[in-house]
Amino acid sequence: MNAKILTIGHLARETGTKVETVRFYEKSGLLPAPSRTEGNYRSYDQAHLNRLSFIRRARDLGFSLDQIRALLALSDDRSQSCASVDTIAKQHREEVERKIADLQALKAELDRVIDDCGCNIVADCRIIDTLSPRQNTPA
Amino acid sequence: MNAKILTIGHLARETGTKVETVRFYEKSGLLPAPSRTEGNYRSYDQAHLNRLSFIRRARDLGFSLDQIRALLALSDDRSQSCASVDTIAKQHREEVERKIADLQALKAELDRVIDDCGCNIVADCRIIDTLSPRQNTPA
DNA sequence: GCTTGACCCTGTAGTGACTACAGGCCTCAG
DNA sequence: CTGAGGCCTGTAGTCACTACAGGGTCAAGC
Repeated sequence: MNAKILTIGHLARETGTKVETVRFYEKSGLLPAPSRTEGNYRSYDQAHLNRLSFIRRARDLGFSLDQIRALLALSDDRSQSCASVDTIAKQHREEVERKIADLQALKAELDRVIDDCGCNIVADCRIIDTLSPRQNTPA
Repeated sequence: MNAKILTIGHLARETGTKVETVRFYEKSGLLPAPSRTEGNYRSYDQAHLNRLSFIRRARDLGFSLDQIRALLALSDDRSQSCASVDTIAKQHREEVERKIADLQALKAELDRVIDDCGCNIVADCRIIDTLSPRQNTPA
């Protein structure tokens, strides 16, 4: 039961992907085009399932499709140095760290703004005030 | 010096926006269309600068353009109840909190994956292994 | 055998928030 | 008066999908 054949719908369900997204990955060159049945249906095997799982996990970890393309190329040539993989992952971690810092600053700002706002009408609203410059009478 | 007239380039520079983005905001109905000079140049005033600053700050705080549209409508009618403003801000804070949690989990995962990888070739690479399912021989 | 409904096919267009470009006009310093 | 830089419009590209239109295929039930 290794050569089990999968339709696009099965593949999608097993990997938590939408059918359209699977086709999109194929068109984007991330997933190799599978063979077709007589009725022109895509017919996938275990290797496709593995590769799609890889893509989905990497996406869950926030890698871009370009980064995944690179990771896939590297993982296809298993004799290559691992340094490039490490570089991609570390770059990505830095991005994630930056985003976390930004969002924490943002949350602090929102906390401040929301706590301050004990008002009833917009004229007194700290949230609007915080976002506004000196005064706020546009046009 | 209140009625100082600004070109789109000045407006953009003062708010850290690209010229194209200013025009995009106008097309999207966020920034009112300014009057024009004889040569058909957009001619902005302080009110436009204020409104654009508002938009940019709200964007920096991660509000979507739709949310900003709502905030602007509210801030234009300063007699309205502040509750709607508060609701938008609180909704947004929840989203931010969710994003931070997600990213922290993601970073933990990346930390784990990257620390494990003390290898030399891709065949032994933990990063690739983590992303791969059982085996990884696509097509 | 025929119908029904779920599934599959292709191709195109839409999302959000810009960004980039092509092809041309305006302005102003030198 | 010329050239550079800024402005104009309109369209198309980005990312990672998602949605749809308009059709073909397949398996089950009657």
